[in-house]
Amino acid sequence: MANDQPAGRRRYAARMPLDERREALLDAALRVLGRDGYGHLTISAIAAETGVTRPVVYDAYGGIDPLLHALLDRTQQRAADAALALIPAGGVPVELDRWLLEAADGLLQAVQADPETWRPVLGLIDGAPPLVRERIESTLVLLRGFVADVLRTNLGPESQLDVEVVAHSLVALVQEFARLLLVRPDEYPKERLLAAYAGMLALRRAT
Amino acid sequence: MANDQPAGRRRYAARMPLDERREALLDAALRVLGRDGYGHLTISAIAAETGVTRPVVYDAYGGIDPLLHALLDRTQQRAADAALALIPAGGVPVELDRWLLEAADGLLQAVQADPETWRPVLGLIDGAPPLVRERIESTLVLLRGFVADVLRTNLGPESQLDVEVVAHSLVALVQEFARLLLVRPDEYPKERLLAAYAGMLALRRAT
DNA sequence: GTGCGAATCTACACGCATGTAGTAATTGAC
DNA sequence: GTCAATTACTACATGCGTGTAGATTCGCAC
Repeated sequence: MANDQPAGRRRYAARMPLDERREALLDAALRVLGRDGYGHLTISAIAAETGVTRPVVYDAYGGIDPLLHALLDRTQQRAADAALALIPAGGVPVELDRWLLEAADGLLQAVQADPETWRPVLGLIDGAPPLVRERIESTLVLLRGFVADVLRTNLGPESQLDVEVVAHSLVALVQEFARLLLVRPDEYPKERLLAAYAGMLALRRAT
Repeated sequence: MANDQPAGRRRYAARMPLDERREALLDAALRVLGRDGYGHLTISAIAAETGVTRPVVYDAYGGIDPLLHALLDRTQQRAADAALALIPAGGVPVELDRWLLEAADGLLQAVQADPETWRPVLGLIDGAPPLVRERIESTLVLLRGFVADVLRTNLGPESQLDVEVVAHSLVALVQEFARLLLVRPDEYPKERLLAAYAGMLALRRAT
């Protein structure tokens, strides 16, 4: 209170070239998102979080939609990069059980390393609008496609397994693990999840 | 247009006792939800969908929050009833593989029979606010608990399986199947999903 | 058929977020 | 130091949803 100029003009925020300002706005938007969900992700809230007035946001992005689009681009890029890094190069054979474990491990590590990027992707942010859902789904489609490829090239041609459904299942499973890891890390640490996962895979041979 | 009284008073909607009106409002809300998502689930939209004016909604429920609460009560009850009907009575032993298949089959049938109830539960409606998320989660907690019980009483005491994580996994898996069934029924009919599921279970013995 | 209570409607005041037009301050170049 | 371009701010108009107070109509009981 003591710092306010009683009825004067607002103090100007530090100036930035447009590109930097855009990045700063996206960072602020991500913070708002994590704190309050999509329902409160408004131009006003982003401007306030950035420490700037609304016209700045309009000048930088033109509206909430282009801004969200840009935020999704950035997030999707980061998440997809991390996920696709775990997929072996096309056609290279791997030992399937071993790869399933390593890929899950790698993804859980990525999630732990950058939770703020992954929480939106895993559907842990309230109020996701259609645009967001579509983005996430498109990334998952890509991911499932790669998983299916790995399965096909490593299953032996006599396998009767429905590769597409199995790919859906594996991705859904790892997503659930990632959610558990982020939401209840004390009860479900990575090691526990991976051990259980290995146990389930091992059933294929035991019993 | 031809039916409008040029500048007259609005035609009164058919009157209803309070209880009926409440049910009608919930039905309308569910339709709005399925069509437009939570982001458009407003008092105005519900009133319009019902064919009455907003004060009627306020008289019946007092606001959007109590109304949503009531809608969730109804939906949760229906979904939980259907799901818990598939759980064998406590302590009764079952043949595990057989039960896993039958329970999945039963749940997918329930989903197909009443998709409008299940779409919100499966997270297929855009813009779900925290209240909704919490409700769904509490139902899932209950369900996972029962699944874990079944696993425990039928796994043989020498099993090293992490029952809680496996319960999480199974529920997540069936949820994914249900989503596929609702979103892309042509590509993923119930029979295909169940066959793939059986195939995955069968891996436990084959290979 | 006539009341009278219940159910519905109209009308107003408000809050909050959106966009935009015009103004003012900052900052780098000269 | 001065100027001009860039960046940020103020101020206004608007749309849409929320609540609520008070008037109006419906329809059952008698």
